[in-house]
Amino acid sequence: MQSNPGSSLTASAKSIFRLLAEGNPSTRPQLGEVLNLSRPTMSAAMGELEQLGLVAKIGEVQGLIGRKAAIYRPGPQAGHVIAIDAGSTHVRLRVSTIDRRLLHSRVYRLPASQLLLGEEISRAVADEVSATLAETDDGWGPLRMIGIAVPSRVVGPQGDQNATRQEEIFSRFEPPADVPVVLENNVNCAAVAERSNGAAKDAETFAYVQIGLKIGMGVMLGGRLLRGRNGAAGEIGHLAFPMADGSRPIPGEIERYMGTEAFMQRVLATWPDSADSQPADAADLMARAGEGCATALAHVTRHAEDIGAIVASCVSVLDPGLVVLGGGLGGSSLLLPTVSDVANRLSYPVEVRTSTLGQDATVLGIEKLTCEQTVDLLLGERRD
Amino acid sequence: MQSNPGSSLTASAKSIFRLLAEGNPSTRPQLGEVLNLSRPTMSAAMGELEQLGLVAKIGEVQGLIGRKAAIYRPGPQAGHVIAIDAGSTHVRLRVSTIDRRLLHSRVYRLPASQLLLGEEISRAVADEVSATLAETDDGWGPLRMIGIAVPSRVVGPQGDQNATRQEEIFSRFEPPADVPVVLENNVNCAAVAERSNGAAKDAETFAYVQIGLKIGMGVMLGGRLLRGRNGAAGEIGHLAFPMADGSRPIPGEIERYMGTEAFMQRVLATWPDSADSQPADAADLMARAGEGCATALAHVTRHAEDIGAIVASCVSVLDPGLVVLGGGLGGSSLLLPTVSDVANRLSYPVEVRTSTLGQDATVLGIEKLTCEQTVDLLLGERRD
DNA sequence: ATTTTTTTGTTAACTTGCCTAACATAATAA
DNA sequence: TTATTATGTTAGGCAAGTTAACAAAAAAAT
Repeated sequence: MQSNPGSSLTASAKSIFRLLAEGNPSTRPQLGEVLNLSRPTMSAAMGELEQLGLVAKIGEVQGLIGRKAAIYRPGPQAGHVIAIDAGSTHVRLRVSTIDRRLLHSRVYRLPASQLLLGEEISRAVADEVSATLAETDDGWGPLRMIGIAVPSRVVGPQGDQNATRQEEIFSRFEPPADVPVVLENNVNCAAVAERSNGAAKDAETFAYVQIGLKIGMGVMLGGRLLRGRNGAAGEIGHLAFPMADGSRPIPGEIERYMGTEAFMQRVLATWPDSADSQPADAADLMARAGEGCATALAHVTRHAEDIGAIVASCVSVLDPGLVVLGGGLGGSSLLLPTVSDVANRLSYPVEVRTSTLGQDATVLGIEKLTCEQTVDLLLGERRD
Repeated sequence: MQSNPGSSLTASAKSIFRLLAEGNPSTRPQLGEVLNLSRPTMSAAMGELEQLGLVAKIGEVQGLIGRKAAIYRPGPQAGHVIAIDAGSTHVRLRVSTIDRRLLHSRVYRLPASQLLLGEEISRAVADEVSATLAETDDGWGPLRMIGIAVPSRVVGPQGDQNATRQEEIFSRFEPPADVPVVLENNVNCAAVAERSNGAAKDAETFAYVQIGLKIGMGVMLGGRLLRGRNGAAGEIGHLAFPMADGSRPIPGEIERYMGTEAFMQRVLATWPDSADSQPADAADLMARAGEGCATALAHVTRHAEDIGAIVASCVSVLDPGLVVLGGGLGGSSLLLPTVSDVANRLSYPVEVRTSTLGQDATVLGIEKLTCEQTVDLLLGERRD
């Protein structure tokens, strides 16, 4: 099977397929209206697409009056993709059609939390993919692509290959022959998901800032991810810090300082003996702050100020207009007002929102990216 | 005169015009080769363009053998533009064709240095434009556009209009009726010039960091300026600073701290009595450092470390792969090694270069942008 | 129940914008 | 003077869209 059956389609057929791949089944008149195509052109284009099995008629709809209109969506030959969030604690996998109808999903909890991308994660991915392939249904059509979200920088051919662990994903996992694999950084994936399913649905341009064990940022500009020469765009764990008159920055120090571990150390170091027992972890601290514990709230607010300062630095460089906060700590709505106030006071007008997605954010993001890549591949219009 | 005489051209004619507008007169075979157009198509397209006066034959060239080839460049109806750098000390003006042949230029030194964009600058612009219009030659063709580089944020219709002074440019200057005016921030213009005439000639993506009285950055991503929602992208004068455990950032503090004035205050505060007399200004300090004065060099190096830290923060967000240093202080090659070392140590691989352009950078940049806009307008393909 | 109106889809004929093939033109090389 | 080669034009064809007219299928009006 050639991997781009639609590479010889007319431009109008390609644009129709692209629109249907976005996920909304549509009638011919709707498609023609949106794409400014005449009815004869629609006729010819749908003929091409149906011939190849790239679209299929799934029903008819009756308007107030007049003839019924046929409804289409991507057909069986459009195939399916496997999207995998190869995370440090779980491997999440989704199988879906290119218009993002879920066909199958599975979650595997790693026996031990992995600090770095390595063989443990690779083996888990291999196992989950095997299990998925065993359950593949003929009705899904061909497997077009596998997308994997990894907790490391992902660099293209022109970047600095040395300091990334991206190839570790293949140490125990060998993808099926002839199935292209795309890798993407997990924070970038979460940003994509915020745009397609979450808090940034209406935004073409925004930054997604993740605060948890580590810190990171995904940058979306005009609907496209900013990756950078070395896949390091948004690696705000390397913002210069400390940065003040008389001090010199230390590489990666802000990631350590802002990370959950160092934050909780600071909290515990000044936790009053007289008050309640010390909080067990960051989640406990957030819970107590939410319940009105003044000491906890003060610490959370102080942390929110620091996050606000980081957001301000990002806004000063990018001016995205919108920042979405996510991650273990960042996702809490307790932080939002302070982060917003500090960021707006220090830099330029920016709306700050809290992520609305749960732990599926990353896998949804890589799914979206993989579907987009697959459409490009099918149409012979590779763009990255 | 309608403002887009080429809006009904064929796609091939438009692409030919775009290529000629880049500045290199070319023969038909050259154009056809680059654009993959057949000779009959070239014939038809050149016919369209010559009819409208958008291109003109300027000669013929003889190869080793065979018939002569005709050479073309944009014609009289392509017209000309006025580009103005409305700076704080000088107003620089260039009149050029859209393929950037210089037709006229003038420089006006303001009676007093202006800290902010205001009536003084506006009046100077008005005067210089008047003088230019008086000298306009018929052979220049129609005036298509006026571009002005201003020392303020420039926001589009959807941004925050309040905190910018961009409209001040029109307080005393009324542009001729029917001539569109484009505004652009002066640092962004310098970045554009680095790409078209300077140190970033080979780069699609880079950041231009200006260090002088103030600090600022222009960001070029994939050949396009990053402007941001409020025109504040690259406003690194609002990076969070000071930023350290136990301190809280102050808005705009890093611009004050890094600016020439505060820098020289720090230098003078610790200048040893025993040594040479105190340096008169920043230029004097740089000169002494260049001549081997250890005290001066130590101060310059310390400042370079601070610049390196700022560059590192920008690299952490953008990962541009290339940073060009410019501005009163940044333009010195003394800074380069330290800035590069610090930035690479703190963040990700980045090449650092020093600007190769002098004081004309900004006016060259706005000229380039204005020519691009004019081509878009002429072809009816407005894109910003 | 039949006719009218409205929407959807197809067929026919035309237009645009490119192409290739063949020919005409203008130069150097033999 | 003839051969060769690069440039430019003419003739004819094709792909991908268009508009205009017609056919089909539904509800609405008579």
